[in-house]
Amino acid sequence: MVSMARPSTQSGSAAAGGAQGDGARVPLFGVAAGLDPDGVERLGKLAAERRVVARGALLFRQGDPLGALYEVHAGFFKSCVSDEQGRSQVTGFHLSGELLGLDALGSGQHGADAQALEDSVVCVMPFEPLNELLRDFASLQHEFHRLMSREITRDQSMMLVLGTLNAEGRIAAFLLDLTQRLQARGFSATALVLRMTREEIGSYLGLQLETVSRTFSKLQRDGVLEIRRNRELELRHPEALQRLVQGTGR
Amino acid sequence: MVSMARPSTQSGSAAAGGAQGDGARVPLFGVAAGLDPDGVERLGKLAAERRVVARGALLFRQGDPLGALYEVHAGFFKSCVSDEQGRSQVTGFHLSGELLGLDALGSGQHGADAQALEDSVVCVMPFEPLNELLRDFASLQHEFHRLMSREITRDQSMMLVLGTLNAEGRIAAFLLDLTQRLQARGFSATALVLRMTREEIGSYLGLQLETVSRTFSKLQRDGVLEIRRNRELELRHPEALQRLVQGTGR
DNA sequence: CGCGAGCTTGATGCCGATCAATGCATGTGG
DNA sequence: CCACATGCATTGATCGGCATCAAGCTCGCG
Repeated sequence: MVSMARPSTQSGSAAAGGAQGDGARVPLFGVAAGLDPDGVERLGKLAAERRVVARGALLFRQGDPLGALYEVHAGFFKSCVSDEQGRSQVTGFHLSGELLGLDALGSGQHGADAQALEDSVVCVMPFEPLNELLRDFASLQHEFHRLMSREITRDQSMMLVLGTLNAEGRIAAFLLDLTQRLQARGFSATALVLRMTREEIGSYLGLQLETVSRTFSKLQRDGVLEIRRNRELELRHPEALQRLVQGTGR
Repeated sequence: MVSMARPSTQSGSAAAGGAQGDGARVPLFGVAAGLDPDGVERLGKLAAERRVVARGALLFRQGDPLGALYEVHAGFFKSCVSDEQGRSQVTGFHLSGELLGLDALGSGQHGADAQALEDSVVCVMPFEPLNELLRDFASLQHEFHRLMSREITRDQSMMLVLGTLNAEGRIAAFLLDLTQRLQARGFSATALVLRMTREEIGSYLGLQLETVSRTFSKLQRDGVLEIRRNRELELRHPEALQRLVQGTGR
């Protein structure tokens, strides 16, 4: 039997209990594409460990040695890089089902902090056994490469956003990206709850928090957006947002 | 014996002849880390094909199906994504020794145009045989993952540049990045020849070409930089550039 | 219920986009 | 070898969007 119906908010359940015993739910990579029974079992074993991360706590820190990759099992994370004098920037938001830690493969240490923005659970995949598994199963290797590659294209489209769009366009692109990813996980395409502050959004988009706030207000005035209690958004006209992304030449 | 001494300009030789017969020079991934003789041979065979790309010509186009990965063997490339209405942005510059095409692994098609900015030669690595080789040799697999991961961290630090630095800081970061990469390949750390226009630099950095030009002029006035014949740069005070990257809070 | 973090809104100034000329190199044909 | 054409770069003037500074305001939480 498949798990319970999706809750109508995207927070999901933060409880870890039970999931582990469910042999059919292999969390790795979303799909365990065409694996033989032995492979499925090894994959299940590899990804068996869960870790609970409380709101505000760090899953790993910039500079930590790479020990494992993580899949967000429930909850919400941000990644954040900081330089020596304490300035820092949010480099990404990660919702449930997504992978964390890929950036560490190169140097062997994590390039960013990963902080939980709500109480979360991750699935821990120790690095070395994972590597062996990839070598033994071509389909997994493919899937893994696909995931890394997607991370690259995602970052590049973010560079494009930062390089070419004005404030409105950036906010629009941000909202569309977030809702698309939520929709891919079975949530509403038009309603969402922001788990991050205006400041974190601004940091991510290269804007000041005041500009984020003003832009939200303007979109609401224009009837494109509805905001309730600061964090609950409803997209009234996603096409209008799309037009902002397309149409703004900076 | 190691190959000839490096030429003093970073253009290198664009001639393909001869390299192929040289069994000791395995171009893949820079290093062929700890491979047994059989592996070295297969690697050499895989990467045997060369392709010449004339200045201005495209190695591949956005949307082309992924057939191979490429290593820049000599020359200089830019990657460039464009949307439907013809707006486009430069997403990267690639100099000799670097890999091209990693972004295509995810979707199976290239996400950007790759255009030669000078007459160039690439080494072609057909995708499927490469995959098999990665599976058979753990050290190659590691190296490959390291390369993809580095691409991710590179893009993320670019996001940081675009998100937090003003024009001067962006130009400084751009110049330092370029010279570092050139230095890693044996060229001078302080002298370089730009192979791209001000407009392409601007596109890459999210600036207008006029701003790029003004910033170059200012850096020259400040004695940080010397410019000869538009494209030949000399960094007089790299530390000053470093300070611009560190010190500019936007 | 009251405190404080986070959000909104206003006023002001600066950086960089934009528009517009002019200058300088490279290459081409006479 | 010079004259011109053409693309690229520089420099100036102006203007607007967003950062910055500065109050209030709201909501969630203890």
